[in-house]
Amino acid sequence: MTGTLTAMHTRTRSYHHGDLRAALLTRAEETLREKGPTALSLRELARDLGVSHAAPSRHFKDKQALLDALARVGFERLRETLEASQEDTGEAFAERLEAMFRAYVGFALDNPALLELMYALKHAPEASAELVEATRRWSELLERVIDEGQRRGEVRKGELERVGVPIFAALHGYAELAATGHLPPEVHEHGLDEVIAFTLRGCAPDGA
Amino acid sequence: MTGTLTAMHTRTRSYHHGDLRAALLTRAEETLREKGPTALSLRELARDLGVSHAAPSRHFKDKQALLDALARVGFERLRETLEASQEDTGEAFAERLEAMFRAYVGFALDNPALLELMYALKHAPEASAELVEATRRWSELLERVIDEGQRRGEVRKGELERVGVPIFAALHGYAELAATGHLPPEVHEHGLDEVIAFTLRGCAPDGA
DNA sequence: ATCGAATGTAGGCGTTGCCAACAATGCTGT
DNA sequence: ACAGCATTGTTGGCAACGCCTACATTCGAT
Repeated sequence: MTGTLTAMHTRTRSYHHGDLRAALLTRAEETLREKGPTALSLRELARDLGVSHAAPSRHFKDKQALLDALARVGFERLRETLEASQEDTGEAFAERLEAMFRAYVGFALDNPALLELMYALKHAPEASAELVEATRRWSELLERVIDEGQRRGEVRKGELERVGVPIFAALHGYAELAATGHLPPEVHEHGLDEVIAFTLRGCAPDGA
Repeated sequence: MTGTLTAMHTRTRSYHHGDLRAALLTRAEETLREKGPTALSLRELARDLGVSHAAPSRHFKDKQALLDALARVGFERLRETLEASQEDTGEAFAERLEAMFRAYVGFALDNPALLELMYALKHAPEASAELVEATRRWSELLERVIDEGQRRGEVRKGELERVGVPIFAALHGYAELAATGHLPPEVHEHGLDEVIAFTLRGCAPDGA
């Protein structure tokens, strides 16, 4: 009986997987991308990775816990993407803002299901706190850009949080609408350009 | 046996329910609001309404079909809300826009789970088309306001769709962020005011 | 009044999430 | 080196779920 079992997977995989937790997250993201969050099943995940159906529970107490962790990964990747967007750009506010907008929307279009999961509302309470913190971590990047823009006199004065919220809203709103397919196709061409120009007007200093 | 069954629900409910479809949608919305979309179960819905577990299948071929229908209901209600918001308001663009923004955000805060469902991406393909159509139906209201604003010279010129997209984005983005709890608490007080002012600046005519 | 369509019921199938009991492995202190 | 313990994985079971098929009741058109 043990013989047939070991024969089943000729893989050089011992009793312990090595890094099942990471493997679960990776595979979960693939499934999420391909078949949506409803289709995501812990047991299927386990089958795909060649472990037993209860193995995932050693790393995520819950299905929701795995989704929460997945959302965290998403925010971390988003932050990296946004950070990278600022590296090869000029110093002008308009340039920095545009780079960040394009990066955010690019991320949304590349990972629509993940984005939906990140901003879903049914996370576990304690994971929710972590996710708000994750949001704060990436929005700091945007706030840094705004703050610098204010210092350069290219952005109207005002508390960082209050100036930032409308920008945040326009950015996230367009990304979400584009990613979920709620924009008519003819918009995709220049829609983002319009949003960027609109945003720049919205936060330009008074006398400009 | 039949005796105990009839005794179980003393309700004056004959073999046929009357309007099970509507009852399912109503109850589903309650459950959605209270326990989230994952917790929504066709069988539990049937139990709540005192019908057999397979009865819902006569009205919705699928669980997804019910969710799709629920999203449609949501869009219809949103449209009514927005339409009503324009009735007791002045003619100035700023006034009309503000009324619509407050109505949309109010709807989002009152029905966060429903809003999430409405803009979710895993709808059935043919329901998806219907939902895009539903989106178009309510966004026409916004476009009407914009068009009137343009005629009054209070909104910059430009194709309706292109001027509308950034406004749509800012509006939906703020509503979603507020509804999903992704805004720091101190923002809720005046955040929407800021977004409205920002939006008005963003679509003001050039020479203003 | 009859017959077909619409609506609801009863039961079964495979899958799922979760739990408890058990097994193999890795680690740590002596 | 190795005993003991925590970690990680396995097996089996349970209740609930979505969906399917077959059957029952009711409604409505003719």
